[in-house]
Amino acid sequence: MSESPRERYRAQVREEIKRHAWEQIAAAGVPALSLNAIAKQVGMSGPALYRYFASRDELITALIRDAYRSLADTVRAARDAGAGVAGLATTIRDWARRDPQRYFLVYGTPVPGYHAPGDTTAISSEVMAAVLEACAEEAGEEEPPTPFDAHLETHREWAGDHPAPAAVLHRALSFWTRLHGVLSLELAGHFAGMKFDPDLLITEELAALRPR
Amino acid sequence: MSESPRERYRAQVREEIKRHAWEQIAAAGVPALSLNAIAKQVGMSGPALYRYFASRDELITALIRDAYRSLADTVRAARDAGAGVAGLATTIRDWARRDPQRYFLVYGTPVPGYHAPGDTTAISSEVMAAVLEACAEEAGEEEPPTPFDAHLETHREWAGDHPAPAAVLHRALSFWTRLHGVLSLELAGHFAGMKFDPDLLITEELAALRPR
DNA sequence: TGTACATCAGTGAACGCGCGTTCACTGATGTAC
DNA sequence: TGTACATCAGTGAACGCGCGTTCACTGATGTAC
Repeated sequence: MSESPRERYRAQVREEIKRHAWEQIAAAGVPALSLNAIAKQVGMSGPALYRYFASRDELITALIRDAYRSLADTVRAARDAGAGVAGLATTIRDWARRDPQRYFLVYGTPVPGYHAPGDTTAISSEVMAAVLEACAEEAGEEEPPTPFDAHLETHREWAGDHPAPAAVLHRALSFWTRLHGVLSLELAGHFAGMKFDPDLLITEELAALRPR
Repeated sequence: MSESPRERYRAQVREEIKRHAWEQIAAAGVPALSLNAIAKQVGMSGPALYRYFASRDELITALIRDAYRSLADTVRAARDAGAGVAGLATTIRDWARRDPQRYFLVYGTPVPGYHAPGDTTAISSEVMAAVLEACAEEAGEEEPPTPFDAHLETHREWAGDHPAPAAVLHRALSFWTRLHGVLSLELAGHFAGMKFDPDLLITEELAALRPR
């Protein structure tokens, strides 16, 4: 169970490889990620990388998994520190702005035919769980359920065993899609010439989430 | 001014090249787009493509421009046919679902360092103009402006000379970001295991747009 | 503690590949007198 | 209408390149007796 020096070293080098991989992705996107270029940066020969990752695809898969993990941990930490809906939004936005390409690796253009590693959906639902908690906490007075609320009542497996009423699930979904809507357009530069402050827009998008 | 047979032929071949390029993008994404592979499909040798596009980048640029143009024309047509906010949403969603990779070429992960051709922002604002019209049309009773409304009052250049009050600009932005939020997550497959109907979610996201 | 052996990180050369792109050339199509 | 010339689409060979990946090998690190 205790890890040997060799194992520790291996883990360190793997981390270093991934660090440089992220730098390369940040600079030119995933398509430009090259094993040989990374090897050069790490200071070793191309083939040496194969001691640590069986292929380019396996490296990318590891990066994707790390991105999901990082997002989930960040959100969990914020939640544990008492963040509500608005706080989670800020947390996620900051996480995304810290490394836009990492955000896009999770939520950006999918490669047709490529299937993300299976456990990413599990990690995704950790994020969703935190959002659900925050949404449940900030519930207001009861309201007649909308048609979509009714629809969700029969499609709530994705919420796990969270006992919130469908209206709360609805708010969690809206949180996710509204935040992603603003954030991804912002990060992709589509607001470039527009000058307004996206943060204010997000604030009101999420304020309008509360039951009226 | 009248086009010669040669010009007509050139235009036809250009279109055929782009058609096959789109097929390739739909199949494996932009990174996998290869000039030689396209040439083979079109039925000519690789170098022959250079009669029609100066480089791979120029071809991609043309595709991006066409995607923007197609979206703008589609939205304009729907608008002229009397579509309101909900109708425009359906139109855009249908357009996107017809060819998800084309949607992502416009609104997906940006390539760091790459700058889209300048006129795309102009075409983008054609889309925005149609959305603005629909939002203005469906305005309800007056309401006290929110902080973001006030902020927009001083950042409304992107709306061109459209005379709508800031609250309408706000609704147009929300339309755009909410629709994109749901649509891009849907197309990227992030709702995969969730089973609910995204169409219903969009409907309510946009219904909540109306002044309350 | 010292020696013998196994493990494994890293190297350098080499592989085949497909890429974008250039070039000199052929042959068909259009233009001018 | 027919001939002479210019335009231009398309070909085939070739370029250099960097890619991912395999292989046989060296040398250092750890393990067992």
